[in-house]
Amino acid sequence: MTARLTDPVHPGAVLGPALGLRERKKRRTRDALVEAAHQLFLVQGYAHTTVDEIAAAVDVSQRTFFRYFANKDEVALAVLAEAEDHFIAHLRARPAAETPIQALRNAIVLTWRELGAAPEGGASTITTALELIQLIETTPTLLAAHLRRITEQELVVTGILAEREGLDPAEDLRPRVMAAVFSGVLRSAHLSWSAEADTAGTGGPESMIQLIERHFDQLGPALTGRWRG
Amino acid sequence: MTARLTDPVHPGAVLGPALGLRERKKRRTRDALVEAAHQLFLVQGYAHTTVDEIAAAVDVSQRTFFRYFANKDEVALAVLAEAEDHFIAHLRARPAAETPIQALRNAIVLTWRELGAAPEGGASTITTALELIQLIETTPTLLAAHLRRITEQELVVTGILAEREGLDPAEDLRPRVMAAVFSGVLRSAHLSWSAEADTAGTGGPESMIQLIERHFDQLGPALTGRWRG
DNA sequence: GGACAATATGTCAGTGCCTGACATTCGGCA
DNA sequence: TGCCGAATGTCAGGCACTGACATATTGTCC
Repeated sequence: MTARLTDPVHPGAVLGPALGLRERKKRRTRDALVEAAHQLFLVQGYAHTTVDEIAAAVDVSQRTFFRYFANKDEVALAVLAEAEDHFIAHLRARPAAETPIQALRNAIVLTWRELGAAPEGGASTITTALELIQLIETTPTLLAAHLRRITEQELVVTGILAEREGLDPAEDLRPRVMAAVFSGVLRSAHLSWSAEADTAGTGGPESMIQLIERHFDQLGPALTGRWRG
Repeated sequence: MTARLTDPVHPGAVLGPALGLRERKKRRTRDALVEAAHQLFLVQGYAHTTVDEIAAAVDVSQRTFFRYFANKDEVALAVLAEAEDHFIAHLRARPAAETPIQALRNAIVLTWRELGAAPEGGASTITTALELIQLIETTPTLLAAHLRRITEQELVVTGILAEREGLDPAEDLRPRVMAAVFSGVLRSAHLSWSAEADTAGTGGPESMIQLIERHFDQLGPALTGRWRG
């Protein structure tokens, strides 16, 4: 993350001949750690995988692992962290004509579609992301870490919404509330997907998108008056 | 805001002459651990307080501490856990005539009022609870653990809402969505209160209730169309 | 190509959270 | 009083994580 003056300023992934050997090597070991950790977690479970194992799989010392990731959680959530960055970028790019809730909804759907169509590494990103969500929902420690990340993203989203609408988030509560509601709905969809994928197959990205949209559609009805009759 | 003073007596907590010496002793050490931990956390911070210190303050072994609490988080969140139980009880007691969102709102307000008027131990519960929220919001580890607890409560709330309205939560998404939205709004209020209490004084229970209600009031406006103009 | 500076990595020692196993003490009850 | 079971203490150990210091590798300037 330490950007040097000679580095090209790229926000996202730089597939770079511009990068020096040192930077490329770092990226490779980092990716290898994420990949190895992901595999081990899926096979053995998160709790039964030690950091030493992950480090050994990539042939680095434990100390090096902790120079790349602050803790065991971080390496597990690394893939989702990237997706979150993409979501933020999509949200910022939404036209001002959309209402806040439309912008959020479109941004998240776009993010998932993008994941489904990105054959970056050997394994498609979408598979990794979906497996990861499943892992998170079934691992208390990971779930806790993930939820904390989400609240950090909420602050970012609040800021973006406030800026879009020209509001001061300290005065007007709507951006905060909207961000919180959005997170809640999204995670509810994740939970549904996770439970569903538990019985049937994974279902792919489209089923996730469908689920998200169904949950969004229930937002109005859920808040409006009585439910029965 | 229908103030029902028909408060049900403690659901599980029997303050009892009926309890034997053994049970009373256990409760006392448990309470002492919670109290000692709370004080130490407030003075030294959560991270800089070891379990050994907490155990030593109550004059028990570290091993005994871990027989009362699964981990360091749990002792910190113990006070809030009780409050959550009260909230669930209040929610279950809400009349069927109320809409789901009204029931949730009334239940949480009642819970806070109850906290404000409960002089159980030496220190009032409300002070402890508010200090705790402040501590949680400023301690990443605690925040993560707290958020995980909240998601567990969401499942309970989902069940209660579904039962109230005679719905199957597997088919109708509204209970889930409503529970998620409620959690989001509530935590948003907590965050606001925490930031606010950082600058000014604590403000007491009424300020928290006010904040919660203001956030609820913004729920409709936030979801409805455009915000400006 | 060689020397130097910067940076990445390895090694080591140590702390703190948490757990299982086993011994010891204490409360409940005949 | 004496027994049984529950609570507690003690001990050993694993694992996550960190600071300090030594070593190796890379970029750069000559």
